[in-house]
Amino acid sequence: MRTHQCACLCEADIGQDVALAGWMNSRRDHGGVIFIDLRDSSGIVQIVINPDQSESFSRAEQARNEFVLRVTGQVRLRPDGTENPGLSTGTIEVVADQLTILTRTEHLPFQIDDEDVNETLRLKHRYLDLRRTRMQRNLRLRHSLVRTIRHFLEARDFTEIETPMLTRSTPEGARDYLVPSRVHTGAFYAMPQSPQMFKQILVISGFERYYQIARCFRDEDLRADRQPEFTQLDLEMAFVEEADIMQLMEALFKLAFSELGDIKLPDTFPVLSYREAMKRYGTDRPDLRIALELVDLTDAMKDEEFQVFRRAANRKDGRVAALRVPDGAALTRQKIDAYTEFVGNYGAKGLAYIKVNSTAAGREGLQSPIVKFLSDAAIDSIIQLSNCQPGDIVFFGADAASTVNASLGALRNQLGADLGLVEEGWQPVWVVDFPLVEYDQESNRWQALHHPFTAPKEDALDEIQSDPGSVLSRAYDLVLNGVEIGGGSIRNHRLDVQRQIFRMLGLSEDSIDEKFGFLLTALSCGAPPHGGIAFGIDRIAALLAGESSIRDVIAFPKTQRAYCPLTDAPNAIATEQLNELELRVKTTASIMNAPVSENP
RNA sequence: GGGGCGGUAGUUCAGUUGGUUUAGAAUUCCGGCCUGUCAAGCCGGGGGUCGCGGGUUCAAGUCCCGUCCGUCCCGCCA
Repeated sequence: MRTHQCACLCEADIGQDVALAGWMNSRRDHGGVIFIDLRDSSGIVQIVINPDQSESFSRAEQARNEFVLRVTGQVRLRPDGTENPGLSTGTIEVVADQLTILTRTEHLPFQIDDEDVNETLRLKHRYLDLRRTRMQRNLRLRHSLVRTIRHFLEARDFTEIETPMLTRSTPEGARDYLVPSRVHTGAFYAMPQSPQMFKQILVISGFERYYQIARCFRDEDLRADRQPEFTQLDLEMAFVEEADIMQLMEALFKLAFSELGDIKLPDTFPVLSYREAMKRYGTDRPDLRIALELVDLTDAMKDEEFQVFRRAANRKDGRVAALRVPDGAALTRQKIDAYTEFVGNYGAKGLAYIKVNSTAAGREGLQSPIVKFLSDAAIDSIIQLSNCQPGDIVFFGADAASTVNASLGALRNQLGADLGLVEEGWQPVWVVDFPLVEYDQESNRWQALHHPFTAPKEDALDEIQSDPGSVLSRAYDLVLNGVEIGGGSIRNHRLDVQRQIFRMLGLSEDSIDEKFGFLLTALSCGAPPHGGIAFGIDRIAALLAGESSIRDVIAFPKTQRAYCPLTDAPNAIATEQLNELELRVKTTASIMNAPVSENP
């Protein structure tokens, strides 16, 4: 079929007879001579067809973009002055002596060199979309990432082991994707949200170093960085502590980013406690490229007369905080209003601000609707603690700490983007010392922050029953440029501790044994101390590719309604299939909620 | 479940306070010319359920209501 790939030809091949095959990227028909850019997976080379090859010439006249062609001819140097420096093969061309059309195209739904095509259309005709340079590059980059990871772990004696895709539904965590069992009528498998329990059992089984590039499934609403099925690097190790895993993963990321993006990550990644991250950035996944930080004013505002601040400062779960933006006084009223609306998305009831004209003149130097409500002492505190300078603006949040953190944390990111305060580069950070559990008002019980197998700090065992909220866990998250790319923990290898935690989470003895009995029994048979971590391959690939959505590093992703425009999944199924499973679809659900498979 | 933005030739878009022609442009497509282009160029032609359904109006791509789809975000995601 072919002797060479298009872009593998170079000046050393001049004079050679070659055979090429590929897609017609573009055609320039001068009447007397036709140029064709022929594309294969290696790239593009220019074909020249002269009228003396009359049959091939007339076929070339018919050819259209994305026709599949085979060309034989000779490689030659391009005539002086006709080189194309924009092409890697721009100094040569192939003079065709025969051109055949292997496949014609019907009307193309879109041009593949069109950068801005409706995404649903791209997904519906993904075979065309994936031909584009950008998508070819993204998927090859993703492949290289996985290859690098495998190499790295193989060299360190990890064993890749597959775990079941049909497993059991667990009560904690995300909504499961369910698969009905035919053999066990009325019972369901669940698709794994992660291989968590299996990997612990593998380590208990004596595979001291396990890993897997694992597909995971969560039936929750989608985001730019969340798909219903996604890929994790999942790993687990016996006889380790936090530092062992963190150091190994730092080595892996330093290698991968240097190999794949020529990016040098810091020798040692900084570490932040959860508490400090929330205090300074309002989030447990701070983007350290943005120099802005929250300043806590809760203590300073406890006795303040200004109700909004005083009430928030004195409530048990309250917080008053400030976000100073250097040179932000130039923000217009209109923009401030837009930011007020923005923080409203996160539950903030308003967005107080002070524009700083001078710091020496006390209240006279400040310009703000709230200054008149503030005492001199409060104004001094604000100036001192925020360290504001003339020309700055200081934003305030005063509410439940969770609201203040969410709104000012999001505002910090938004201002960073809007004002160009995001530094170039790559800033990883470990976040550690998470609370083991948090209280869920809705279900009226404690819930694991990571998952219920996470070990508590060793010195906190006594508080698990007495004061669960104060217990810290042995969990760690890795955050890169504000993206949570992975997380893990040291696990409970002691049966009694694990039982105690289940109990604290409100599970009855019966329910513990029914749902987690197999794991507890395994723990009772000689479980080594162990821990692990999991990384979002899609998110890491998107970061490396410079894409803002993981859909652009997934070959066949779903839309925000979890729909696949290519295959029209999910779809209604035949009554016979339902009968075989002894299932019946509620009439209100059947047709009404089936996805509409019409063109966008 | 909630909020923002969007949906007009195959594609990407424009379309003003509701009314100038038959809803435009570029590109794709079709035909013609053209021997050094590389987004080739020049001439001509075809191509529209203005997402869908109601409503207001003498008149709706434009205003109102509903709905569907896409996207970003909140909730949700142990």
